[in-house]
Amino acid sequence: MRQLEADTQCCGVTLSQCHALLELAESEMSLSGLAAALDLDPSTLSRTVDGLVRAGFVERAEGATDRRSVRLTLTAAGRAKVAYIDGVCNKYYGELLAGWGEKDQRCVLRTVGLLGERMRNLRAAECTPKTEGCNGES
Amino acid sequence: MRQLEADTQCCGVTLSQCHALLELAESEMSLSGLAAALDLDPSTLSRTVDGLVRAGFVERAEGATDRRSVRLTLTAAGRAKVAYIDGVCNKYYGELLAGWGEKDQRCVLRTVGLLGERMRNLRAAECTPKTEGCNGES
DNA sequence: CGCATCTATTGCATTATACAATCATTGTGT
DNA sequence: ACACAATGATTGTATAATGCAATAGATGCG
Repeated sequence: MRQLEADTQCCGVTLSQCHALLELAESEMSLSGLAAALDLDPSTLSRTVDGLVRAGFVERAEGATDRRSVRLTLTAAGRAKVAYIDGVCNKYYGELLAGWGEKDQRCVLRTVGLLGERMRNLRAAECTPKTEGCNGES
Repeated sequence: MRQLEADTQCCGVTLSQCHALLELAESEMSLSGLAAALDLDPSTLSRTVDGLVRAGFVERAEGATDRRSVRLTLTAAGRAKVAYIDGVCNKYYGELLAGWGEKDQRCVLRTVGLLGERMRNLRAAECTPKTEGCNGES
């Protein structure tokens, strides 16, 4: 984790904050929407957002229709930060794939896509039974 | 993370404890050895091990030659737990790969191997310059 | 023998996280 | 329209993971 810290905290945001930023870059959301997107408890996200607001990357705006909800928007600094993070990540992915044959690269990309989809499916399938418990204890 | 929790904590160990158990299953180690293997601070590991000892999965024994070091060993319960975790993981990996053509499976396995190696290399390369800083701030 | 070094632990601080309680708002039913 | 249920956000509280600093005990070298 020390490396990840160097990669993320050195950019001024923690990894969790980074996830939230990247998600917000896709589209504005309410706090609970963001929580759902990241599969986190709203309370957790509320505090994560606190940090992003303090850092000047995100603003809390009043929901247009529903005054209970908070509309989270990226500031200019937030958008710049996202662009920077994207750049760092793309650079890293590039280095990861550099120097391999085109066939291997295709293999990797295909694998990542397939695995991602399958994992999401398995996860969705196994989450439905609320608390079926895996009590195969020793 | 809730799913991971369900997979790990439901087995009676946290994810971090799980990592330590799996590493110890490979070979007995001193605390600092384990810390190095997991790339964690010894103090962090000391506390993680506290939990495992409390749970009865690990024992702290006096180092044979050097009385400063602690020899960490799995108890019978610890070995059983590792076997159980291995089973759960293998089952999951099996489900992940199930239903794909043999060619795709080979592609996945190959990718995982290649990516793992490359990531280790990149990490090793980038860690050497102690604090060269990535100050591409916005 | 004495001091530098190493191992482990403990103290302290921070982050991530969930659940429960609370507050304000919205929606519903009679 | 008013009371009550439902919803969205926040705050309180607790736990886990983590690192750095300080400390205590043990080794080893000169």
